[in-house]
Amino acid sequence: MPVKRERDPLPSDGRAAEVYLTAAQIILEKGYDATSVSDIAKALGITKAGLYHYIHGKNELLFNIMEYGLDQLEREVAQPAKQIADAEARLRFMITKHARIVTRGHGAVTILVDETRALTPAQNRKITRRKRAYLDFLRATLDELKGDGKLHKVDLTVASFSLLGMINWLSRWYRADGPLNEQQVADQVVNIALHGLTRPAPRRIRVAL
Amino acid sequence: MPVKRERDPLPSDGRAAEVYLTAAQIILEKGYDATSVSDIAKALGITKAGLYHYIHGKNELLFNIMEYGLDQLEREVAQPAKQIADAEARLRFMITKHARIVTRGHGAVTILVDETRALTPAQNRKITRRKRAYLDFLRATLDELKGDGKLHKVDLTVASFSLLGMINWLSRWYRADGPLNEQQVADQVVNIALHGLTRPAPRRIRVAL
DNA sequence: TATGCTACCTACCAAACGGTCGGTAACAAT
DNA sequence: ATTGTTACCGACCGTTTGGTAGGTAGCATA
Repeated sequence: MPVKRERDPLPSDGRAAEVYLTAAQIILEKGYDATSVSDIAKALGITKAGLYHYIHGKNELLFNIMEYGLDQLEREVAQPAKQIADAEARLRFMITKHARIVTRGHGAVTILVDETRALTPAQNRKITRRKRAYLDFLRATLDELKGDGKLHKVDLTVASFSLLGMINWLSRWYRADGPLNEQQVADQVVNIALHGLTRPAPRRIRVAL
Repeated sequence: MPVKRERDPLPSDGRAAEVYLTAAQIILEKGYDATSVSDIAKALGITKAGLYHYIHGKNELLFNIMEYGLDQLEREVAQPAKQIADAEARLRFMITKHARIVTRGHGAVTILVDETRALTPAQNRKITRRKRAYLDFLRATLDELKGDGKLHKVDLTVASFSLLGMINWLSRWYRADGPLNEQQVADQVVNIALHGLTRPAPRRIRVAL
């Protein structure tokens, strides 16, 4: 008797993994609604009925890809970040790592932010809850910085979402064959996020003699 | 004999305007692919065939809405900005104004950034060209600031897109019934963009006596 | 009264969609 | 030799889709 599982984790190898990876790539390119189940099947060289051997519905396929994206975010960004004691260093790490996942372009994380509307309400709740947890962690780091007096007077909500906006937007424009590599772009984003675009006017130091 | 026109500008009043406005709102909520022509017709209280009296196809409807979004951006942001001589003031104006159009949430500008995949190649080229012109103008302003020595050492491409990312992302999270009004959010974004999140460590001024 | 235009409607169509059914070839274990 | 499982396939189904053909009621102009 099979154990009832919360959800099927995406298999990391074998044919099933190939199915999910291919699906993620096509959905990333064409969008969820514009991608038919047959499109995915065709890309795999099988028929639609054959594909249904691996998936339990188009919706669940999307949901699983999104869960995988969140897994990735937690595994590669949030969890390692929790080991970093210094808040500023932690923030730098998170931005860099998150940005690189986006520019790496394997799809799951981008689909995660782009296609929320296609989920059922129940699926949406789960995904939203996990996304909020990630956001809260980011915000907590900013709050810690604030406590250290290292932050400008900024609203934490606006700050958190602005960070995510910069990072997530990378998927819309960054191309790996452009002039900057992933690390360079990530570094630039860190700089802009932390120090902004303009530099303060040089302080005029007047010393009364 | 009717004059052959480049494109039909969106009418600003009358029933036709109502049609386009309603369509934009629904597409904004549900996404282009998930919105059927009947959905739009239903919202207008007419049948699909009746709606086709006003539009010439689902694609052209989307295209027209996007053109309207670009018109809006040029009319309310780019053109007034060109009257501002000081580059820093111009940048502030552009960010503020653009952000407020997004938070105002009437749809066209957001659809513009969200649904590019649904266009035909020919439509896509036109829209992309106009978007690039806007981007180039933004970048030119940054370049001017750079010449004045008012900019950190940042890559202009990354900087421009990071700005757009922060601004466009607003549509994903900003709610008018939240704690901050549109102007406050716009100001916050300006601050983060120009000065960043962290403030420089206080300079220790040592004066040799 | 006739003509023409606007603003729709009912009824329909071919295509595409997500999904299912009953099969089958290949291989492994008993 | 039988049984079970995996990995598919061809054919089909009901529904929805974007889009069209042809009509009509109401109003304006001549």
